Amino acid sequence: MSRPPIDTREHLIAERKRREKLSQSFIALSAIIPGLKKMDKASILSDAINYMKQLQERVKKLEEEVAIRTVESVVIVKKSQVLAFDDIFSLDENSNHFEQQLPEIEARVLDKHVLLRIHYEKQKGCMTEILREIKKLNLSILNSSVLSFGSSILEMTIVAQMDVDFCMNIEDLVKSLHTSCVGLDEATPCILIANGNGSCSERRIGLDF
Amino acid sequence: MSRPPIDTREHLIAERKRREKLSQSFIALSAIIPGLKKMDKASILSDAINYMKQLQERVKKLEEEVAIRTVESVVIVKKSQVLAFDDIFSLDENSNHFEQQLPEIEARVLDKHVLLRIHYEKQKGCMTEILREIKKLNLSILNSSVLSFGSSILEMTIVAQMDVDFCMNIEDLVKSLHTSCVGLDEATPCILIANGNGSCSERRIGLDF
DNA sequence: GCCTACACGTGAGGC
DNA sequence: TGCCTCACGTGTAGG
Repeated sequence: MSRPPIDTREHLIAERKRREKLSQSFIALSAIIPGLKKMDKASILSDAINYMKQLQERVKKLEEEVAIRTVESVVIVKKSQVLAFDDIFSLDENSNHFEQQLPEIEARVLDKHVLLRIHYEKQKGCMTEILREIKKLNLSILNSSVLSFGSSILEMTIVAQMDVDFCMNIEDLVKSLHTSCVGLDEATPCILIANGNGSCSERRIGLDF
Repeated sequence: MSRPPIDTREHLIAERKRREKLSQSFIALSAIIPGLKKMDKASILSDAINYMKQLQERVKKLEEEVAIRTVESVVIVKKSQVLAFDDIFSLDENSNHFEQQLPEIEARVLDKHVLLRIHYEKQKGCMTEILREIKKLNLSILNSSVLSFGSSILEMTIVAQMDVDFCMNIEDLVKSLHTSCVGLDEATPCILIANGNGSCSERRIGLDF
């Protein structure tokens, strides 16, 4: 009480600065809160609290989500990497559960065209068989290619046109081709996979997936 | 000026309450900020601002992460069965959400060889870009084919050999190629699928998958 | 002693 | 007008 006047004035100024700083902070805080209506200090604070809690929960959930998906995706990757080893195995030994896995056949349709992709083990007469089957199905081959992959696998790609009397659905098409490739083996299960491009596609999946 | 004394007193009390409320809010806010050292109002506010910004960025990053992984992960089999219907649909109508979904890239590894299959929309310079990218990745092309499917789609198949200094994993390989194809678009997620034949394979999935 | 941060009561302005 | 919010200057307690 009863301070020297000089002291009082400096105090006054200091307090002014402090208040100014606080006000600025309030403004800054309000600026990063979305959907803030009332700008009074009480609202800013309580909204900040609510929003911050929301953010915290969201982060928590997202982190869990990511953790889950990370595991999922790692699992997928791992499995195939594990398979890589398995692979070496089946190559080192005379591949036993190998033929079982192939062929892999994929078919897509676009207007009157069919794109066939056949991933199969090299085998005498297999290609002839496939081509004969395609012809039998009323498909005219427009273009084709066969690439060798590794020592025993062929990747065959065919673009064909459906003739007017072609009336098969994709699934049956794939099945037919499959039996042509497999020959004596029992029909191997296929699943339809998404191409995402408006066409359909069928893919055989190994059981150890 | 010169208010009735009753009014003044009520004002006084109201102001007290208001201050009390604000103080409580400050405390509540400070309570949910982790690692808060100084408890003065200025610090609470500025730390709240910083922390909130951090949270916002974290949420953003996590959301992106989740978005990617969502598409990346799983659900292959189930959804594809649903797609069988969807599929018929897109055959009846002229498939519209079409270009968005491409390219689709698949890579398989067998020993030192890579089988690449790129299903993409015809686009000027795209092929050059892909080949350049492949070369850049230390892959030597052994064999390749490009088939036209429909009016605007190309099916490119490449068998390449990994050079000695090739050290990329499949995922990154696919991603690299993808960005080459997509160009300006953001990277589109891929997933690794099981081939069951000892190789690994990565497949892009459409968003409506 | 100085510095910092706060709460207080009060006057003013907005709806 | 009443009610609410704010900024102000001041007193003061703790470091």
